[in-house]
Amino acid sequence: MATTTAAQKRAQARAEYDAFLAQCPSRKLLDQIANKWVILVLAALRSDGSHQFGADCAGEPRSMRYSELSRLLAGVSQKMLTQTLRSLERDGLITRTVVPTVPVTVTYELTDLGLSLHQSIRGLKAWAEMHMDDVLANRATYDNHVA
Amino acid sequence: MATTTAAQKRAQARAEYDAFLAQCPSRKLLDQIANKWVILVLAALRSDGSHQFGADCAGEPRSMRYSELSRLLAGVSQKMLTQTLRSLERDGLITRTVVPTVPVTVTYELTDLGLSLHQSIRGLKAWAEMHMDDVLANRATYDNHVA
DNA sequence: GGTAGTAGGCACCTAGAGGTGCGTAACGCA
DNA sequence: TGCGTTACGCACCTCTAGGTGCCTACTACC
Repeated sequence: MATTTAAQKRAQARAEYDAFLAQCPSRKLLDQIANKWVILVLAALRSDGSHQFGADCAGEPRSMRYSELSRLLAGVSQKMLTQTLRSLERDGLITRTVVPTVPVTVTYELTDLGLSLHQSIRGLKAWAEMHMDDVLANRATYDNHVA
Repeated sequence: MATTTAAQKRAQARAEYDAFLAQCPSRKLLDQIANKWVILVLAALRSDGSHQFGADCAGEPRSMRYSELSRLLAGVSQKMLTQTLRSLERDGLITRTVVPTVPVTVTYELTDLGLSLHQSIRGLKAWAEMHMDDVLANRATYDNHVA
């Protein structure tokens, strides 16, 4: 049939939209920071070593060793830490430095780019700390109303 | 043995850290906006109907119908659109209004809370548009160097 | 000699996000 | 009479992010 059905047109539009999304810079960034550990690593590298995710404001950028990060982000598996660090290094957000001591020592450090990203993310963090209580309250009343 | 091994201590720390993460407001927010369609819906409800994800700056908040959203976000499945809208409604970020016309009409609209969140997110978007080229360049040279 | 640390690589496995497809009930349109 | 629309619900299926466990060499401590 020469007449394109509505369904066909929709499929077409969907394909185009997916392609658009795939090369959208905002989407790419989002995919990256949505990874469970990227933000934690960023925050850790910027922190003073405190365990609090929320306490990353005071310290200045700091270089950290692999094992140090592993202890600080106590929940991370070795695999995921390595993977996350590699990914961040690839994107130029952190630098990796190998020091050939007796047991090799590797330190990671935020680049300026990584630092600026972290600044932007802190905007979101601020929103979360200000409004998340409201959100949770809404969620509770909604659930109550339904149940 | 009464002596807790290092491995046990690590497991303990991991459990605590996971518990901490689970109730961290920033993390909760992140989990929400990491969902593939939430930000798109937010942007759509704020936009003037343009197809460009990046062109959501001009318009003012606007109410939209289910089918309208479905067409605008051409890639979304009906299931995911419904799910996303429910989730946003639950969190008080959008409102759902049912108009009992002949085929029921449902409109969605941003709340002030949703609007403020979108503002914060636009900070990230700005970063992406400014720096994503650098990131991609870094990525390319990194891949080149390795391969 | 047994246990711990340093910085990972490799392979397997699971849980959950997200996609596909089908059905609804009432109506319009050709 | 048969397809299209409106706004979903439900069941099944896939794909992959992330977790777990086991391996490396070399060293240091007890």
